[in-house]
Amino acid sequence: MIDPKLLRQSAADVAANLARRGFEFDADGYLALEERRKSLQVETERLQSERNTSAKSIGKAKAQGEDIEPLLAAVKQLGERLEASEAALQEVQAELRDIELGLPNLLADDVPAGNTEDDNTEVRRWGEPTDLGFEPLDHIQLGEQLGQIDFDAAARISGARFVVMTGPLARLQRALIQFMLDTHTSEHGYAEAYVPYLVRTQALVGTGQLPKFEEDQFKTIDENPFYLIPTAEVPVTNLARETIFDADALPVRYVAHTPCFRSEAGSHGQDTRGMIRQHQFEKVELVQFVAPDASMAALEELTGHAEVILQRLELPYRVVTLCSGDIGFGSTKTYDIEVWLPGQQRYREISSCSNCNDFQARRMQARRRNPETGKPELLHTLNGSGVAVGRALIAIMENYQEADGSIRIPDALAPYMGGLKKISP
RNA sequence: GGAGAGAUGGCUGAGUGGUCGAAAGCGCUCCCCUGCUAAGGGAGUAAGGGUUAAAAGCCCUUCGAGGGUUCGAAUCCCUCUCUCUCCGCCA
Repeated sequence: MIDPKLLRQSAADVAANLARRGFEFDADGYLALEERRKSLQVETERLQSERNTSAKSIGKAKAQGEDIEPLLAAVKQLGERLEASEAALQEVQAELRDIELGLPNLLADDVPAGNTEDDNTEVRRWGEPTDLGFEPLDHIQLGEQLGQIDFDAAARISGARFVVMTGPLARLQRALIQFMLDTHTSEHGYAEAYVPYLVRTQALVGTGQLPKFEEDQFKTIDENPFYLIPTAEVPVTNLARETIFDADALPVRYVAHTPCFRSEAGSHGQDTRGMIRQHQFEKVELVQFVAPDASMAALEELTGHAEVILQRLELPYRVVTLCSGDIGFGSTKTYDIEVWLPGQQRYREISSCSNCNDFQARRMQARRRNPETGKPELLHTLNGSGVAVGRALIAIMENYQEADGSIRIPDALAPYMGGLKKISP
């Protein structure tokens, strides 16, 4: 959520910033509504004050044994006026809140202009696109040749966009998870977190998936429904919900492995084959809570933490800054890490690292105590994949394939594979 | 699933219709005192919001959440959520 005070005072500036995303913010409409809120709130609070004063004097009079009948008569119609005023105020406030919850985050100044992913700007590359010396297969062919990926079986159980893996390949996914968690906890200062995979509405509102992206979520049928988490970002970031961190407690860093569930509404026809885009996939997620002035530096750091994983796995990648039209709803600045996939002969997203500054923190009242003022203030939240496990698995399969269709195990994963050097049919 | 108890500020915990945003203790901050340490004395110490250019001040809201009764609710009623105890079941 954008600071309502800023919306009031600089609605036009906000509109201009959001326009860079291609988002249209009706500043005049908002300000008109805001004017109504102001007069209604002032009036409502005046009436409340009046009620409180008279209630107190009635109490006092009664205690002294005086006749309270005339006092009661005097406040008789106050209740009705107050009730009407409160109801009107509530309605306007709900309307304002709906608008505010629907506004994406303000963009950082250095976010490049653009409309699609083609306009993202490359920041750096690591490694060279793998030259295998033969015609590479993609992970689908490789997996089926190995007999360790079975999309048909998955379809019989659950339909499209699911996968079944067996044998060493299934173990390789587990090895990746372990490797990533170990690296981030032992080298990058993250605490491992185990969190719920089913969450309440408020948690998703906190991180920004709701109310706007309801159709992307899986949800239980219940009058008080659970949502399946689309990313560990949701439960982990909500660890800061309604808390005030001591000044010296930050930064707080969490890493969590969870499955992620996405309905993929609106992505029909995209990546339908293979396990690039699934309803269920594994991800290791990095989350940080930092002081407001520290978040941009933390974004660089966190992105670097994700990069280390790819470097250790010796997977070629590049880092791009997402342009104004491609960046996510809650982010003020995002780096994507794209890994080279020989089967597709191109870079594909394997991690997305975002600085959400106070956007999520405001939605969930995540604060820290300012050491100078002693007062609570919103902290900043960041998240990034460290990294997407399924896609890392694909990247290893395709980059480490041999001419005979077997797959070498990267050295970094050797300790997790029980001595296995290569996966063969 | 059944029965019962409970949810109050950073923590413990009092408060069962009126001057209670809330006793007391702990913790924390500042000051005084004491040669160090320990002890002692005093003051302060919730959050959110509105008004304001901003601050001060003033006002509103909040005692798990939502609704209700009342001139007035932490306190009474209803619903929900969560926690604890016992029984049952269970990985």
